[in-house]
Amino acid sequence: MLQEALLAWYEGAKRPLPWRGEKDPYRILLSEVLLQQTRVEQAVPYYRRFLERFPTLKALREASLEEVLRVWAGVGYYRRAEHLHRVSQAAETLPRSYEELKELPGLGPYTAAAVASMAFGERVAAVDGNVRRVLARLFALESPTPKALQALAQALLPEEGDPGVWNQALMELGATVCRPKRPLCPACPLGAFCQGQKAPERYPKARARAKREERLAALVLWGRKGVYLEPQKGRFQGLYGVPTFPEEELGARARAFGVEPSYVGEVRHELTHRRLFLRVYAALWEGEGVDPKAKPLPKLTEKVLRQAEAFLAHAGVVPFQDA
DNA sequence: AATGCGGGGTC
DNA sequence: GACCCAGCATT
Repeated sequence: MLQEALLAWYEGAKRPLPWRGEKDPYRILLSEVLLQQTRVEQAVPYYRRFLERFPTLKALREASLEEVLRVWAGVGYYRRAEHLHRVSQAAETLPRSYEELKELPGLGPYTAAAVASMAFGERVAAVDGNVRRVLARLFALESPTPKALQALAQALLPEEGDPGVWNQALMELGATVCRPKRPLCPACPLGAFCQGQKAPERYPKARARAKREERLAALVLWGRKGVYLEPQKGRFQGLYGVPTFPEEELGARARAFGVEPSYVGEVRHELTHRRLFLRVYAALWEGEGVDPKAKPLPKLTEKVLRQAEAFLAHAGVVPFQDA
């Protein structure tokens, strides 16, 4: 039986993770949101830090969004933090059913199913990228639709036993054995059932994606107590950063701040669908500014600030941190 | 169905 | 470089 083979394998092969066997719905929710498009190894330290600072839904509710983002800073997809914060403020406790969970901000079909099955024992299949790949190979499907995958996964879900454990077992198989590249088919507990084993890398077919270039300028205003930071809109929403804009606007921006900036270098930064290319300018500034360490910053802004700081140090300017 | 949204590991 | 990760919201 396929189900028994997978579960037996899982018991012996599962990686020890901080949220294994967790029953607290809040902690399960946090782990699942952190794991959205994020590798397990990358999520673990943030999971620990987050719980240290916000151990309960109540603690999260009583915090400001900015405090939450300060802990989230660095892991990416910052709307997840905002959604989580909104969830904490929406109700005293989390709803217990898949259908209700799916209505919460930041919870889609996968996360709602994961929480419903792991925290509340609901028999609903959680289909993430791992499960998608496992099922595509198991049934030799090149382009399965989300609907078809959900139906397949639901049909496979055992009628007895812990549905949360089952969902995790399927994902664990995808993460460690049925990997995107070089799957370990000889070690797979489902080998006897798999129709895609002859050419596993054909399933599912990869989707093409474009990566566009974006050229911008960044202006670092170096004040007495820190730098000028503004809340970011759109990209990096909720975090802070130095002003960035198309390079043609540099003159106008500099005039508006009453400074004459120097070019201090360039910064490249890659996002999933964008290649950012920033020319960085810096100037000493009459304003006070704020200490960047006190604000949640995207990695891009950290790079820009390092570039400016290196230039200014070379020019003999004492960084405000040491003032 | 397609696109935007981070950051990082891997080959 | 390209790919992709325990996805979601928006259009």
